[in-house]
Amino acid sequence: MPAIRNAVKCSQCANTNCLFSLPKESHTLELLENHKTIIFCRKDQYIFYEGGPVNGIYFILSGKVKIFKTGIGGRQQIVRLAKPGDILGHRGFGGRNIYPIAAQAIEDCQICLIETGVFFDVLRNDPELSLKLMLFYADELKNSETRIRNQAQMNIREKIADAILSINDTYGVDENGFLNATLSRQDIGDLAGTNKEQVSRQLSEFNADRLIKLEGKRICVPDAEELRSLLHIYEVVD
Amino acid sequence: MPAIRNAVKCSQCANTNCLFSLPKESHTLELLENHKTIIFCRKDQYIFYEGGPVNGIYFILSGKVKIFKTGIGGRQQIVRLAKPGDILGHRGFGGRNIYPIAAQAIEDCQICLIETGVFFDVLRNDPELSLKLMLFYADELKNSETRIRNQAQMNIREKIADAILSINDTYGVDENGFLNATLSRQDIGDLAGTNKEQVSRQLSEFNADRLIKLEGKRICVPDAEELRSLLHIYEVVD
DNA sequence: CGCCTATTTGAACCGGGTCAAGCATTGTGG
DNA sequence: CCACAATGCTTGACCCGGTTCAAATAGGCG
Repeated sequence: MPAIRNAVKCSQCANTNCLFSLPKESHTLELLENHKTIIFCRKDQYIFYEGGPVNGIYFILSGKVKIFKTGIGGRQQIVRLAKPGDILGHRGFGGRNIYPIAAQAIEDCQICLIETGVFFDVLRNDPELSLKLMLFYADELKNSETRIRNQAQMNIREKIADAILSINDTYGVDENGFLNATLSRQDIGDLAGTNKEQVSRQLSEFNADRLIKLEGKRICVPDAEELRSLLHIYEVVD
Repeated sequence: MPAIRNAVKCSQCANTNCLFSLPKESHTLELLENHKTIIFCRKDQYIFYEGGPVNGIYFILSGKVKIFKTGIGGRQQIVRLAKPGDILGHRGFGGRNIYPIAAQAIEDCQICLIETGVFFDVLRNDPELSLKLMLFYADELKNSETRIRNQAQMNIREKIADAILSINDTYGVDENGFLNATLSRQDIGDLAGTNKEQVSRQLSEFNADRLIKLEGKRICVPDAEELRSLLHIYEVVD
């Protein structure tokens, strides 16, 4: 992977949702800018591997990424979809220094890497940033635990509606209402916790029910809230 | 719930696995001791409710607690089992100040409560503690995401083996090898993501296969690693 | 001892996974 | 520019695992 140092300054970055979207005069920002590396990734390239050593923490500068665990028979479980500004690899810091998941580009990406040592130095010197990160973790944990329940209790129709809504909520839609990401039926299945055949079937049903519109492999969601109403029985507390 | 202030000093607490198990001369410790409240909970009492307001963060001084989300038809999904020293309520800090889950005593408990404001002050003034907490979150997140995959991919036999192992790993066994916690078949089902009938059936099978021994509702796990070998196909990276 | 609740076991039904065939789309090379 | 191969998507049919309903049994507690 070609890598360059300090190509885009954090202070000039457009990703305002990034953890490091900080006041310009911040000391932390200076430290980061001098130590980050930018990596270019082609579609389908891995950013890190499940079981691989932890280098540091990654931030998406541009592009889209899927994060997944591998299970039985190589079956993938997509754990999260990530967009510009999102953090990757923050799960690696626990006990052993090994990523428990893999991250793979679903389109060409630019990724910022901050090495572990630098990152921890930054946190040690900036308590507010630590707290901000902690709140982020709390939120991730909440979402993750909701998904445990959803996997355990939802039926296929609900799981697939939920998956489509995840894509919608993460990447949004283009001017014609089509989801801003091209995921294969297999990918959607890996996200929903089922297989590609069920995804096809349910999408056809949703199409017939006018909940979505299909055009080739592209999916249009005219009214996300109507689709979400399929899930109203899971009173959402989050 | 009867509550008293400062009954057991953190510096004298036996729970060495607690986040606040700190060097005696620590300033943080002093702050905590002056501000914590101890709550007594009877078996089956709630410590906090899903959807209820966040008061602060809780630590188990003694007793056992289940943490769960409620789903369709009041069905519960147990998200974690907690033992003395464990943290409760740390998921509440994200966006809205509402607990996304409930915590209920599964036996009589003593719980330490530290109010939100105090807790954040402590963290702001003790960067190392913040980092320690962050690592804890990373670990929780990792475990949680593993369970998403497990719920999506494991069959019932595996899910129930996994649930029994969770109980074993959290609470251990007594001198005769029986699990140190009395959970109903329903509870085990809520943990595994299935129903009480399947739990009964699978436990009977495990019993016949000599993987466990049943004596009334009590479960003996003579060799946890043998039971765990049922799950070897999920190559464990964590 | 007797009631009440939890557990076990059986049987029937159904959702969803799997296999397989047909169709559409994309890309490649002649 | 078309033919063909390769890949991904759709749909149907079948079968199995797991849920549900129901009845019998065991265990716990007054």
